[in-house]
Amino acid sequence: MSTTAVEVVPYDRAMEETAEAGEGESRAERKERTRRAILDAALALAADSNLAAISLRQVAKQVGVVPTAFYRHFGSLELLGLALVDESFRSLRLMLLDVWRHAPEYRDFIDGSLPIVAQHVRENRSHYAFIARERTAGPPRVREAIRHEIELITRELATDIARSGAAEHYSSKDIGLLADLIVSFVVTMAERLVEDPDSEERILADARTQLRMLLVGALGWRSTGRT
Amino acid sequence: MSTTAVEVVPYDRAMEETAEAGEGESRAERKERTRRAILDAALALAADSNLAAISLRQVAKQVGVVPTAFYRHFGSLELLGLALVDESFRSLRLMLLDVWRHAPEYRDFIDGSLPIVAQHVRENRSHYAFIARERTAGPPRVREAIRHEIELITRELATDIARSGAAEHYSSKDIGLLADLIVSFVVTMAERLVEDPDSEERILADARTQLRMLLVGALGWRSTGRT
DNA sequence: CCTTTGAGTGAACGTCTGTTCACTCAACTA
DNA sequence: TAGTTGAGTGAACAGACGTTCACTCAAAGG
Repeated sequence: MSTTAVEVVPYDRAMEETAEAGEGESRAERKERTRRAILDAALALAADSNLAAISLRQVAKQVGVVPTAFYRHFGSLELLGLALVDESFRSLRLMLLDVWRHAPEYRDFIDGSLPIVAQHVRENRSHYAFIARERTAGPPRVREAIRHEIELITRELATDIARSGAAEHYSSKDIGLLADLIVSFVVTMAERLVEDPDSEERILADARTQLRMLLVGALGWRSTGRT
Repeated sequence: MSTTAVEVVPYDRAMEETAEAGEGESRAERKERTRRAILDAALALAADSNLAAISLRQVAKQVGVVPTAFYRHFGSLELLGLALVDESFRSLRLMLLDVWRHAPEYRDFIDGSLPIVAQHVRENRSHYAFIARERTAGPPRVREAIRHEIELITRELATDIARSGAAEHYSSKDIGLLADLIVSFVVTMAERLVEDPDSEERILADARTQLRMLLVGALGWRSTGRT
């Protein structure tokens, strides 16, 4: 049906014609359904290159809608990209709440958290792939939005580390640097899981060892500054 | 002159008309000069988005040459991208030789190496920006080429660590993981230097602290496996 | 019931895309 | 000096691009 290699759940606009179903959708429901279809189509099309390289018309064709209809939902591909960033991180934050709730201690942090992150990447591969690509190659505003979200997460991890008391002898600045080190490492790990999902087991095992190396060192570290 | 915001040293094809100069260029010299101009133009144009989002015609216009002429030098933008990867890493490897020659010991490794890397990023910003973007968002073959180059560097670092004897109690597998950890970290640092060159000083200071945290831990680490 | 609203339509526009082809004409070679 | 080579030309192509505009026609609402 599609001329590209991308496979997407077709947007069934003729739903109300499916014989049996008597009840239709509300206006708002239909709009939301089209919006979702556009987001999914863009996500799928960008997966073969990136957001800046796809066209509004490709997205519209993938959705099964005329190009003009796109503008009823997004002012531009860039704004669509910002919506995808938002959507991706909303899910990610929920997952992190889970991680931080179940792993207050550091030994647990590694063995308990990494598999949860890996599972979330597995279940949201297209979103993580989107973030990994657009983080460095997206339109400037999209890049900035992603950078900001990651920074927020880093800050949350920092306060969590401070609260846990695992790094009592750290200055607050150094706690921030440690949090940044960990987040950067996990970002790299997520990139690898996205790039090669079949090697999840090995990637995860290696990451666990590396995170232990890192934290064993971090816990032995002593800040030289104050506060 | 150009319709885009990109500013590039114009490719002076009318050089032989500059009055005084009597001696011309050889055929091969002219070809090489055009090739260079194409590489530089692509690097500059891709900086505003990415390789997959620019067109052969934009590159040709930027160079000041007819679109067809492009094919005399590269079969496609993807092959041009591979040439840029090659060029970027050739320079990078020379820099690393310098680093490894001057910093055989770990304390020196941090204080001696990071500034050299930072300087190289500063002097080759466009190449590093290209690598940072195309590493995750480029055409598959370009991504693969970059991944391979980074893996080679990781292996070299691993043998260097092993040779230095700084991690005698490590299994060879764990030395590889440590090298990977360090390389990943430096890649992240380079990304940041590229993204925000004005903050070089802060980025470098933070990275130094983080690398110390990491290595202090790594040196206290003890492998549990064999070999 | 009659009016308003707004998601989706379809044609049209000027511009840009990759690629082909036959060509020129200066540098090289024999 | 005569002949070959090959980097760069310029026209032409069929198609895709973003954006505009006036439009339809069900659902929503008074």
